[in-house]
Amino acid sequence: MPHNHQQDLGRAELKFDAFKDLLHISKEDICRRFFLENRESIRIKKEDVAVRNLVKIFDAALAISNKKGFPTMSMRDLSAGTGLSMGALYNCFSSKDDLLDMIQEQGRTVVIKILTDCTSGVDDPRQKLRRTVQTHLYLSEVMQPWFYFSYMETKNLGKEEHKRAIESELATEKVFLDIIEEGISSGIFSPVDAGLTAAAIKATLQDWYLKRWKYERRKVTVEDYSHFLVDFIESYILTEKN
Amino acid sequence: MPHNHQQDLGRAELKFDAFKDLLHISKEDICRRFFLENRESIRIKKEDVAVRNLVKIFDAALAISNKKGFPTMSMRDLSAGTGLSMGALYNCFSSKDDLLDMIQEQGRTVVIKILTDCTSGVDDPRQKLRRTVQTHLYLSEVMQPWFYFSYMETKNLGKEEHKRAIESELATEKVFLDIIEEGISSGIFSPVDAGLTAAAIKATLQDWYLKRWKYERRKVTVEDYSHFLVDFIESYILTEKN
DNA sequence: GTCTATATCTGGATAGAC
DNA sequence: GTCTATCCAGATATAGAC
Repeated sequence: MPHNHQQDLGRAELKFDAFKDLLHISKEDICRRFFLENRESIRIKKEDVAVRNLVKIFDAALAISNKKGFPTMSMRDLSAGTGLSMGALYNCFSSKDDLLDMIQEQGRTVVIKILTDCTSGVDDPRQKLRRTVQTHLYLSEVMQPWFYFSYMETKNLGKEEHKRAIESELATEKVFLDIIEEGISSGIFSPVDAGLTAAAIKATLQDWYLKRWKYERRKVTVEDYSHFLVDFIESYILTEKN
Repeated sequence: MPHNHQQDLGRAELKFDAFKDLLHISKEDICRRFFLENRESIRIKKEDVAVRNLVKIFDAALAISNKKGFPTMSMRDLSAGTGLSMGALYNCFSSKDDLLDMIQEQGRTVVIKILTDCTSGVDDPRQKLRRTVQTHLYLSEVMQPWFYFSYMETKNLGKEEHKRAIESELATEKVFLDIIEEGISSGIFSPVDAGLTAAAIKATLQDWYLKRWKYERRKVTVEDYSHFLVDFIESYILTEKN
């Protein structure tokens, strides 16, 4: 029986370790759900086989692409990385471009769901903001390869998928925008430019998964960064403006 | 007689239009200087010809790469984009990878010079910070294609150039780090985590040239963004911490 | 379902005429 | 210095045996 992780995440206390464990085991679940929803474009019929291969493929594709870039990754690279032959690979997707779309799709659905669910039951805008920042950071920590990939490979997408990627970017930004506007109109936040503020928040969140080497080298943990960011943002939106 | 733009920029009032005009005319100068310093790796001997071609090549390479990515840009694309034949192209560089390095090199030298020169004669850390933020934004506005390119194509560089790119990234971050630390130790800034703060500043600066479509669509000007950013940052470092 | 072998194509780089 | 024509390495995708 499939377990609803999103709800747990919503209620969880947002310690990173708990968050991490919860999501990590569900990697196969994600692929399973993906398989069930995309049966038509996958030649393999046995669920277990398909899921096993998909997990390998997504993992390897992200790892290799994030080092060399998706266009530079050859199917032979992927074959070596997964341990699957070319033929086996092409049973899971119909073309390299198709694979690209699959990767995008697969992550996007997870992200927006978790990000909107995480504030269910929270009313205070300040709490909402904190929790959303934290959840975004934790999520991008767990799914770092996907976040990085998604950011860097947008330009390689086809027209249709490219549009979707942009919409997705704006959608997560809008989550912050809404919280900020709510906070302003209820008088809890100062009357800042909500659009620019949301953009700035997004930019700093992105830095966490894009420049991970930097933070790793400096031994900054997600929790460190999370606390810092909340302070940084709150200093601005809680300070009275003239 | 070559004109020293850096000094002018140092003294200028930092209105964007003035900044822009000053730098725009010097695009050829940059290529000329580049040619003179890299004569050995360029087969063309006549200065004028070389400069004319280099300008075309850099412009087209950046434009095409920023749309499709450098690895996806074929030399035939570049040939079409510049109006030069394959043979003519290969007279200006010895390989596609060489071209990549040339582009990196060309921009890097400009950036670090301008960024360090812009605060000459300024003592107050707060002023310094403002001016550096502003200069960085203006510069990345004028050289947006290069900044974008440099960010997105880092992973395609060879080992040596990759190292340089990272050093360069850290170098500009260090400019902010130094200012912040100076401000803290002189008691003007609050005792914030200077490293994380510098990183956050960098992240928001990068957003300006990486997500330009977003700000363009919302009709945010560089000056708008600059003012917002300075406010945002100062709220944090000027607020007393407990 | 998975493998190997291969058809087909594309892209970087060069040779040699002008 | 620049052009065209061409070579060849390496990539995607498939066919057909197991």
